Parts: sequence; C-alpha cells; structure tokens
Amino acid sequence: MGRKKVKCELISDESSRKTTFKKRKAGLLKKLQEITTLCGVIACGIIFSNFSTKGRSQQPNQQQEVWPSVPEATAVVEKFKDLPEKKQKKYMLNQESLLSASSSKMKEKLEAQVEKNRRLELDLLLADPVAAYHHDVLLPDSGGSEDFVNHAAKLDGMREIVSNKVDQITERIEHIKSKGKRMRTRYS
Amino acid sequence: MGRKKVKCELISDESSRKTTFKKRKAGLLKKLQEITTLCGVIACGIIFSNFSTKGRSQQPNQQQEVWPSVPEATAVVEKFKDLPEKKQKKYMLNQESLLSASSSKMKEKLEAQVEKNRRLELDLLLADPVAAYHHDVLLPDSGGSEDFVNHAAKLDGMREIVSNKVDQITERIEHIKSKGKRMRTRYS
DNA sequence: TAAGCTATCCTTAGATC
DNA sequence: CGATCTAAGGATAGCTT
Repeated sequence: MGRKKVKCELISDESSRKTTFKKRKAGLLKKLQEITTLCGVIACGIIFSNFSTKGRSQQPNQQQEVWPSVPEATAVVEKFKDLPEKKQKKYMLNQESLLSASSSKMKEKLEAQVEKNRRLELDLLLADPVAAYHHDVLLPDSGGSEDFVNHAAKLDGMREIVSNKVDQITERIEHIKSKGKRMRTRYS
Repeated sequence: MGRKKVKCELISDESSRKTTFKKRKAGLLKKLQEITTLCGVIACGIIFSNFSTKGRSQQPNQQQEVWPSVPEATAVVEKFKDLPEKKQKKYMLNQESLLSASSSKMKEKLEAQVEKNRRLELDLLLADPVAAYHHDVLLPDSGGSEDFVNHAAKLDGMREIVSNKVDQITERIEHIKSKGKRMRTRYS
C-alpha cells in the first residue's frame, strides 16, 4: 500500500520499521474491532514489540499491545486455552484405555512427555531470535559496524545450529512416520 | 470497503455475515502475518465464531481460528498471561481509545520498562536456544502406533516453527550485514 | 455453497512540517 | 519524534458463476 509496494520481508531501516509498525498496528486493531462488530464474533489480538520508547534507552523494553481490553482478551485467551486442553484430555483418555493394560508408569511417562512438549513450545518462542536481535542490538546502542559484524557472526552460528537441528528433526520425523505406518494406518 | 460502505454494526443477513466473516478473517490473518514479517514482532490472533460448518447443522458449533500455529499462539498467550496485571493495564489498548483515534490521536504513552526477569530468562535460553529441544527429542519411542502418530505430528509442528525461525534468522543476518556495511538497502 | 470478479472504499508508504 | 497529507496499492461488498 501507500506510495510504493513493499517487499514482504523485514523492513531494514529501523525508523521506518517502527513507523510502519505503529500504523499497521492501528489498522490491525481497527480490523479486529470491525470483524467483531460486523460479524458478531469474539476475538482478541496480542502483539509484542521491542521498539525502544526512549531515544537512548539501553534497556530493551518489551511491550504488549492487546485488543480489546485486557480483561476481555484474557477471557478469550482462557477460552482458547480451554479447547485445546479438552481435546488433549480426550486424547489422554484414549491413551489411558490404550495403555490400560500397561503399567501406570507408562501413563505417567506419557503425561510428562506432553507437558514437556508444551514447555518446549513455549521455550522456543521465548528464545525467539527476533527477540534476540532486539535484545542484543539495542544494548550497544549505536555501535559501529564492528558490532553488527559480530552480531551477524553470532546469528550465523546460531542459524547453523538450528538449521542442523531442523534436518535432524526432519530425519526423525521420517523415521517415526515410516515406523508408524508399518504398525498402523496413515496420518497426514 | 467494496461496492458499498457498510454500517459499523452487526450484519443482519446471516448469509452475507458469514461471507464477510470469511473474507475479513482472511484479511486479518494476512495482516497479522505481514506486521510480523515486516516489523519483526511477535503476535497472535484468536477468533471464535459460531457459524455452522455443515449445511444443515443445527448445533451451534463453536470454532476457533488461530494465527499463527496453535503452539505458537499458545506461547504468545502464555507470555501475555505472565505479565503482571498492572503492566497489562498500562499497555492496554481499549476500544475507547481505538474509536476516538479515528478522529485525532491514538497515541499510547508507553513508558520504558525493564523486564529483568524475562530478560534473564531470554539470556539463558539464548545461550543454547536448542538445548530444550535436544533434551526432548530423545525420549519418545515405545508405546503403540498412536504414540508415533502423535509424536510425529508434534515434531512436524515443531519443525515448522524451527524452520520459520531459521528463515527469520537468515533474514536478520542479511539485514545486519548490510547495515554493517553502512549500506541501507532499499526495499521495493 | 463456494469461488471469481471489480467497482469502491480503505489502508498505508513516503514526504512534510 | 509525532501529527498530517496524499498518492497508490490493498481489501472487500455485492454480484455473478
């Protein structure tokens, strides 16, 4: 939109990135308001940003934008959390009946696994490299190109690690899938 | 928008209300995706609707639309819930400010804030962003085929998340590197 | 019922102050 | 910075298939 088309990628210039963020955030929240009113649905939106509010702030400050009011958003969030949990409980029941013949320790193990996965998912987000970028680059303030190079190097290393991890995961998935297929039917 | 302006109130005709909902939902999620990519922020959206999915469904079935993936949205939600209530209120954008914003100012004074605990947590995780995963991937196996199916599905979701992170990191690196060269790349 | 089509209205990138 | 303005690209209401 606007005077020029923009590529769908991170806006490099921080100033315009922040400006764009503010504008788009406003537009987004307005659209949330509209779909809620026009269609009679319940919705909420949560945005976390790390834009510094003060020029020389050395502290990365995490901010959240929420729509609609926090109480309402919280209610929606609770609702959202309820559904998946119920589904999960349902699944757990199936698992129990499936493993009923087995030791209760297996059940515990399964539950622990589910919990671990949940924790892991959260951790992955908290360790978001995007956050890391803000976190890191904002500190040295207007560092020279040296800082950027170092930082880039760090991220490079991180990417390599994560990239390898992706390959490992993919491999494991294939393994598990083939194993699962042999034992059972298929799944998408 | 479209051929005619619509009043900002519930659309009376259920059919067109549903159509509008589908269209606007798509637009909304797209905008979420865009602000995330363009501005490097973390966001999620949750929508509950009651539109019947099947032609002659009589039971009102509540459905949820989530962006991005459920695991990621869950993580954002967790993060949101973690913040103390006071802070939530402080950074809240409510409907009133949104409405009055159309005429003049929708500025939200957001003080700089130090999330020391969160920062520490981030630092720890950043030290080894994939440690948690590593720890987790090893355990599964055993159990029936359902386990494989379930596990594979989870890993699939996880891979998607991690894969996206890789892309983000790559993007960051390019951005930082170009910045380091003092060459502000233009985006067209 | 869903999928395309555009005329229109809306959002917003870039420029100014 | 933040508030405005404006040109352009985007989203979509009402129709058509």
